[in-house]
Amino acid sequence: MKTSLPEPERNRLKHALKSRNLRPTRQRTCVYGVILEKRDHPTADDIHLRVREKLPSISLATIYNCLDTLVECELVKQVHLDRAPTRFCPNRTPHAHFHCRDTGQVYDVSLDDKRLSAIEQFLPDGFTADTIELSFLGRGPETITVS
Amino acid sequence: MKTSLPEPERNRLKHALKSRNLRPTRQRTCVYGVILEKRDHPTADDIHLRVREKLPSISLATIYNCLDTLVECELVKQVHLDRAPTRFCPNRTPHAHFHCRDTGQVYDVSLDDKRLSAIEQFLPDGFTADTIELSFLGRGPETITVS
DNA sequence: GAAATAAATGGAATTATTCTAATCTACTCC
DNA sequence: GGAGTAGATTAGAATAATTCCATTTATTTC
Ligand SMILES: [Mn+2]
Ligand SMILES: [Mn+2]
Ligand SMILES: [Zn+2]
Ligand SMILES: [Zn+2]
Repeated sequence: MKTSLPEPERNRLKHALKSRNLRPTRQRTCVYGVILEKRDHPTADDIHLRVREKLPSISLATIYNCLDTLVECELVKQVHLDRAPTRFCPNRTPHAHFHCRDTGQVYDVSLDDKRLSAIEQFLPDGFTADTIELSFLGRGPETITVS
Repeated sequence: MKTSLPEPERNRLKHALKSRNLRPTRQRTCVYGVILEKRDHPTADDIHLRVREKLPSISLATIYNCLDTLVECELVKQVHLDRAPTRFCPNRTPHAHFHCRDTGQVYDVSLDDKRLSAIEQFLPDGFTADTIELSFLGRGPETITVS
């Protein structure tokens, strides 16, 4: 059983935290490791269950604290879909989300610069956005339709 | 003190409900009236406070029930921003939302067919979306920056 | 290596939403 | 036109999601 967080990501975490005077605690490292391990857009509660296998006494409040720190460090993004609990995503490239009605799965949809700037054009004069959230709700290709 | 819901909207509500075998109750009519009256993307709680002035004993659960019915009838849309409570919007034309970091205000950003279909192009083959949510977080024009 | 300071943690509290049992309504049948 | 009944509506109670803040732990300063 090795240190679950690979070296490059461990360094990225360390530097991002250091630049903000924050510490790479066991809790933060483990939460980040779990998010990178299975990129299925888990909720805080999902992450709690997974982290508990390594740190059995960690609380859900600490999971939220760690996640908020990772978001602050721009290592993790929040995904807000419907009235469901917030999900978390380690994909740092600009992207949208597709939520499948049938399976509940959440997919990343990549947004290159051309797409991003097309969206920015939608804003009226005087408005500037630093964050764009785009999400789709529908049906994915894996869905088997029974007649 | 007149009937707060104008005739065309009252009819739209009545027909949308009837086609689903639902009734235009006092609670539903009043919730819809309140949402149309001040289009500031209120939360369920905001709406509760406003409706209580007309129906003092209505519960927050009923507000949620009414809102869910109105969403079902496609008279109202839900808006999901950050980890904040869901907001509700009676603008039935396709549109995105802009959320101002400074004032907290939420603005509608119109999406014509050209913009909508541009966004739909982002989806990989095999994916079909029936709902698209697009939101911006940033600063609006009314913000006064103090040096 | 204490004291002072800053950061991190997690139990308790709050808030947002949903559940479900009780109530109400409109229709059917006498 | 009054039961009876199925379905719809309501709202109090329960649950689930998130945040607060007192305590603990780590780092820095002297
Ligand atoms: Mn939300
Ligand atoms: Mn919530
Ligand atoms: Zn993602
Ligand atoms: Zn709107």
